[in-house]
Amino acid sequence: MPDPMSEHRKITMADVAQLAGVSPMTVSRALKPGTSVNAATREKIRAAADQLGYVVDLTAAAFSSRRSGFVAMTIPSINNANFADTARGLTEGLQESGLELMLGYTDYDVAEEERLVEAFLRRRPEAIVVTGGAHTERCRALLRGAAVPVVETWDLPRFPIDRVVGFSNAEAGARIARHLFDQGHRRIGFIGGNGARDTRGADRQRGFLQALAALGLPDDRQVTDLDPPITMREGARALERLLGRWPDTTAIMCVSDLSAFGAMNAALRRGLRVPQDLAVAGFGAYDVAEHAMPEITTIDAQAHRVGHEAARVILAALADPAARPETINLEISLLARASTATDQGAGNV
Amino acid sequence: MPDPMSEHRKITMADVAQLAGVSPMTVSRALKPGTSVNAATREKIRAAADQLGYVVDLTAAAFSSRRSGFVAMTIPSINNANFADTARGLTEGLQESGLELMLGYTDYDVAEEERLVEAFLRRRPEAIVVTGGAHTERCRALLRGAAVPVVETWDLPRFPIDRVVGFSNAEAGARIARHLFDQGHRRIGFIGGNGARDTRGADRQRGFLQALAALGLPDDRQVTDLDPPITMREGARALERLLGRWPDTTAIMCVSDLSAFGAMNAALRRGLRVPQDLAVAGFGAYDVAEHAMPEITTIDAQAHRVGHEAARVILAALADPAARPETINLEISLLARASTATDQGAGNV
DNA sequence: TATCTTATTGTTATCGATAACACTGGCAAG
DNA sequence: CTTGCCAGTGTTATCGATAACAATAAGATA
Repeated sequence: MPDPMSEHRKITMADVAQLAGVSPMTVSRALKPGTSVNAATREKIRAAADQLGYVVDLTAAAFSSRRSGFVAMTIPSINNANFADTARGLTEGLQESGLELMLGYTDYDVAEEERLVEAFLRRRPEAIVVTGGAHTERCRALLRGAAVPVVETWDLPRFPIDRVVGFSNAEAGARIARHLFDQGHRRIGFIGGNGARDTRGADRQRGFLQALAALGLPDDRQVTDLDPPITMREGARALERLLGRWPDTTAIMCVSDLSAFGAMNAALRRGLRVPQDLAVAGFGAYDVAEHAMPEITTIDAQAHRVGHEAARVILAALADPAARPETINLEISLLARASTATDQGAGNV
Repeated sequence: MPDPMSEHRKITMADVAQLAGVSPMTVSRALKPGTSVNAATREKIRAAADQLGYVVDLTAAAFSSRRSGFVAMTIPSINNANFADTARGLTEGLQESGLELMLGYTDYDVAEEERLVEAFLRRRPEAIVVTGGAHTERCRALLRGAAVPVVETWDLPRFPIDRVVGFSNAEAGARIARHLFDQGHRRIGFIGGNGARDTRGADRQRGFLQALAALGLPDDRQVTDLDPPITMREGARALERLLGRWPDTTAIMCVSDLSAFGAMNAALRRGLRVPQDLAVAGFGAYDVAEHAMPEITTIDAQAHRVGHEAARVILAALADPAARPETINLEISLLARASTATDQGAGNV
């Protein structure tokens, strides 16, 4: 046994217990909220812990209690306001319970997602949140076998793994298509990404094009071979290609507000007026869409609320593991703005 | 001992060992790269693990080996492209070493940072990365006492805790001030946030105003009582206030590109021309600055490289804990663009 | 051939906290 | 006065993997 007075030995609960004159078990209880310990004893233990600079070793606690105390979440891109909002909502929703959030990003790559999910599972999270409903077969198996609540978000998978908190991306696309139609447009294009990587974007595209077809409009005006994430730059380039091929296009939807912003500014630089010569719509209700000039029409998918609901679903699942898995279908809303307005007021030139 | 064939018992290394006909220790080695195990044995063990659906329990491994295998990082805001880039750079830099990144955000609040750092330390990270050099006293003590490498980033603290990877925010501000001066501006304003919360922004402001004073210009045109994070909306509102108070201002710097974008569009909506009536500069080299119309002059602080260097510094520190702590001072660069150009070409209206 | 390496595998003793259960004394109810 | 309950605390066993060391076999070297 090492010398208890040795300077280079890690401080453990036993040290605190000895100093406070109680058993290690009492220290364990005293440092955890919601346990029955005499107030005076608890204070004495707190003081002893502070004096020694003791910090609980959750590594040992997690091992011993078989509760890791965290929830894992994978998102496609760390640099995306929508997913960031969802992560924030999830963190907030978990706050009360003491669960922490561990975040990882997949770069819109299901293989990377599989790698990440496996790495997470090794750490025994108490629940796991993934983005979307498209995964590798092995990833699905891993999630199924994990024996913890799984929440798929931002989507409504046809065959959910477990819990779902999402909305219909297809409906989002369709909503924009009908809006552009209502504004009088008949030659409408779409800018988006490689559907194999961003299946949610592909769903919006599908919904959009099906709605166009249902309205009797051509649905072939697409530039959708870009690699996610579709940034402003991709949006700008795609617009050039789209107008090069179909110069008489009068309106476009972009897979997200970021690409919509890039496309809109590319159009403006070409000397086109928005919305008079070209109407532009996006998705996601990003800040940039609200502050752009003109303001960009978009769909609000309540990213923050997705996170909040996911937290609620997780806590419910942990409270009653036998409960039937919930599927939460959130409402989306169209934010019609100047970039697709027909009767232009003054102010935007 | 529970029935080894029981369905509801967790699968452990011992189960895999038994199935493969080896000792648990050999299983442990076989599932870890870079260990000496016979190729055939390793394959046999892999197969056994797959058959049982076994996933290593890092919770136990971390406890046993006293190596948690992850690096903790706190950033002020999850929804910020700059910090996201740094996090990405760090992840990439750590990839080879097998270390994972655990991310938390402080919401620009040192008290929250303290809480977060303490929560991280409980999990025994192998290194910890924080943003900036301003912390609560207790937070500094916690970091000092953690006995792991600490990297402060995005700043050059006067009294570093340990390692540093940053740049001079004051120099960034000064660089913009001199640029605006060179473009002929003499009545120059600043839009920023509450310095107590965003000390890096405050440093940029300080450098900016000191440079103005050094150039013999007035340095009182400021709107800096906003609460971080300073979004596009705050930028727009601040511009109204700034122009309300000092209507003859001809140029402004904003604490970040996001607020610069908001301010610029607010100016455009007022009917001002940018840059002819008002020049606008930001900070951070965000996408939106590059794609805005006109493009916004900014400072590139190499956010991604900050993360990369931090990873390098951490790996060096772990390889040789006795080494003298490094301080990496990264170069920043001015990206002069249309929003502050004096002789306007065609194209931007 | 004898000795020395080296690669591979096994054995034993932990790591630090907590679950589960046992125990104590004080107080309320009968 | 006795019983039962409960808050508060202690005791014991254990979670699953790995470090450290030991042992073995196969091949290399003198």
